[in-house]
Amino acid sequence: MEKTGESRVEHYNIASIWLLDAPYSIDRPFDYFVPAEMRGELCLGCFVAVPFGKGNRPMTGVVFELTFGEDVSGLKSIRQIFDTEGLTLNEEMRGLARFMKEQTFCTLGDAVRAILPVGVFKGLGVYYTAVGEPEGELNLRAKELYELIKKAPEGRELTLEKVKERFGQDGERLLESLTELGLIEKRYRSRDLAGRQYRDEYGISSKEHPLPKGKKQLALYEYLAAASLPVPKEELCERFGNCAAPLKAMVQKGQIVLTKKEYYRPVFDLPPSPPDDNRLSDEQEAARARICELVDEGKPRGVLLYGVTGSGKTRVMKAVIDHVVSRGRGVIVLVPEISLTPQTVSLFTSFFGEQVAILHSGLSAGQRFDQWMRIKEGRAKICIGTRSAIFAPFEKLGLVIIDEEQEHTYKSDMSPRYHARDIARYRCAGQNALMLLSSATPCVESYYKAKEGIYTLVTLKKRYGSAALPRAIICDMRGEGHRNEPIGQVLRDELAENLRRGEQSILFVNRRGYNHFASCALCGESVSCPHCSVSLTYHAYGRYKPEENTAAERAKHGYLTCHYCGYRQPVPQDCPSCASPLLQFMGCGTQMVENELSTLFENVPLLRLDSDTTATKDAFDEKLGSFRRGEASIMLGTQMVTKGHDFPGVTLVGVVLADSGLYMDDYRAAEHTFSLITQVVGRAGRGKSPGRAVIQTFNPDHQAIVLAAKQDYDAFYDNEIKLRRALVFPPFCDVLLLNVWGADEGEVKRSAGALAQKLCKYREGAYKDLPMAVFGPFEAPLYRVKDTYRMRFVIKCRNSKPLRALIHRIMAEFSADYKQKIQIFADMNPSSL
DNA sequence: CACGCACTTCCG
DNA sequence: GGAAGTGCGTGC
Repeated sequence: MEKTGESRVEHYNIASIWLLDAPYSIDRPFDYFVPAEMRGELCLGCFVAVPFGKGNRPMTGVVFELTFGEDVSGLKSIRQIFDTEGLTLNEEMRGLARFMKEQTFCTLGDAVRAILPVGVFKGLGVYYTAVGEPEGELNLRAKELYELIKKAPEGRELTLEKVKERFGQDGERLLESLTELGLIEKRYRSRDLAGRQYRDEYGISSKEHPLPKGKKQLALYEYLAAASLPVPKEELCERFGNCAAPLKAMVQKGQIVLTKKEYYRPVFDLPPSPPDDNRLSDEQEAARARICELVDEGKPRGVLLYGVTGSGKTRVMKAVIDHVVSRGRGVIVLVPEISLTPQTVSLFTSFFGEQVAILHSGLSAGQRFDQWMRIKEGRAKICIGTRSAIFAPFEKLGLVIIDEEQEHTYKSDMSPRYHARDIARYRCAGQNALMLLSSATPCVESYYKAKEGIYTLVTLKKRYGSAALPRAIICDMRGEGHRNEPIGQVLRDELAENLRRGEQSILFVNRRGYNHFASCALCGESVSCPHCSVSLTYHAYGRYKPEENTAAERAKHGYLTCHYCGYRQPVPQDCPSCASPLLQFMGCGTQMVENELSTLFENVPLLRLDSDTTATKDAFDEKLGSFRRGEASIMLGTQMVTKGHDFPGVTLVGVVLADSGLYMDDYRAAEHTFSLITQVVGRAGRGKSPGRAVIQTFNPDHQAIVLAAKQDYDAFYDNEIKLRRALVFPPFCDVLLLNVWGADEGEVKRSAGALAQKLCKYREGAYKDLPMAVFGPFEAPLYRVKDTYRMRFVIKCRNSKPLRALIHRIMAEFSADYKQKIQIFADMNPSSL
């Protein structure tokens, strides 16, 4: 239990407590009386069970303030303090939770759950235990429940949730009557906490002792005597077979000593990469020196490290990390996705070894807890991970690096809807740390801030070594005639050329499946999902190349599926809308490209990377490894192939269709397309041979595509920022999405209408002077998903305190009015519209 | 005039 | 989110 100075309050009897499961409408602190016997143990940031509401339902809360009050009448008492093995919210975390609630319109409980590692709260709750024997007869249901509670083994007692699950509505009533009869009792505690694990280790006793006599004992004893450090039990068992008995005997006689060593569930799965040459070029050294200088100033700062692909940003980062760690401060390194952590980790472990910790959502609750504790206790100095690693509990944080800072994965699209960059800013401000954003294609907002002097801009202009930028060819697909042939003449020739030379190629396809959709040639309708407002995607069972593009042919070899809800159905023979037999299959995905390639180049080894072929992380690593070893000539796949991976053998990169992102109704469509293509093109020619890139498009004159081909970020930025200024989009305003959703379509529409009126009312009244433009309510771009309907408002505004106050108020009132029938959420500057 | 049901209120 | 409180309509 944390007992630091800050959490000790000398004289108190009242605790101000936030409930973890409060709905938005009552998400505020409540005061509770602290019973005298708890006052030594209770501390700020610890978790408690409290009675709440008219029925005194037990709820979990977290202590935010301890005060003294003369009059405590009318206050309920805290029931119990949860033992969370020292996992409490320290002052920084409490501030951060408040900040997140204020900024992202989440409940405080949502924020707390994001800040602490998963699994901690899994077990916080109420359970029941049998304390008496029934004297009279119980009714059938009550008896059944009582027996269940009595039978439950220790540590797996019945929880309220489980009782409700089994006994439905009257579960609670039954519990109550059993409690009144004195047969059962309610208890509070944290069960199943993903806590510490320990491992047995043995060593020779330092006290004087006789030598063991038995043969096996002696062998073990000698082995232990030869080792300089205590030896784990597992190692002894591996060497000597089952040796529990002799070990126990020797411990009893005082010949050897058993110690419990804290054990971290292992995470590292790639070996450290071979140490490479850490020398920096003049340009890199200048960047390193500049950034280290800012670190040493010890003020909160933002730096944008902007460098073309292949300019060696990682080397600069490594040098800066070294500098920060040598000053005894912690470093967080964020990467855009889990699949990129192993290689980043192996890169850093070769340099920083045991000081590296990992945090991402792919870890088990136990692993996550261990890594978290290593950081908290100061054993790890560097934490690498995805978005959620921004909460790594360093007491002294010195540096946060956000690699590929423009990636949308840094913005959470579930509550709490935070952006890692904003959390980084908050933490850096509080700890006088440096935030280092790194990218070859920074997001327009960040580059703007750098140009305005809010961030310090550090630029790397040269590609490291002599590697030249790839030569990029834009292919106009409008001339290619056959729409259903995904690979045009130029790309085909270049691929053939690469195969002839024995060099590797990567193809980027932005959709999985075979055909994107099936539509009717007569009525134009496409076959859509019965639960969502999207068209179904055709997936083929195996490799096949259709002779004809007919429904009968397709039905034999595949099925239709929804990429949003997973619904599957066979291919219909006729159009579901007009019954004409003219269904056509359009749009190309990874499966189709794979088939096309295997037809074009027979017996050429291919690797396909998409979420269908690489469901597990192992499959992904395995495929990347195999490609790196040169076991395949062509790798094709979705976004997965575009990120970070450095393949020296790749000299050709193809973008099968560059346009698909361009028509989205989103002010960042061009920016995303530019960034994606630039990254893919940058994959080519990182080794000795020069690279080529082929970009197929129906929009060969689009600025995003032309400039990405030239890898000219600055020109793209200049264009884009002019547009944003003229049309008033970020960074010249903020965009707030206000969404309502629920299962009852009519009710969703009505509530959206009521919300519109409420917005109007407030804007004419209390919030008159707020600059904002409200658009909506509209049906959301995905109006129906998994049988829920969503309406939305898009609000252009300035993200200011009064604006947030308005939104908080609207959300609180809305959630009180509609309860769980209709949900509402607000998203400030969402990653996509 | 009692009871049922929708709607409101408030939770410390 | 949920329990208790309010008020009104209905039924005898």
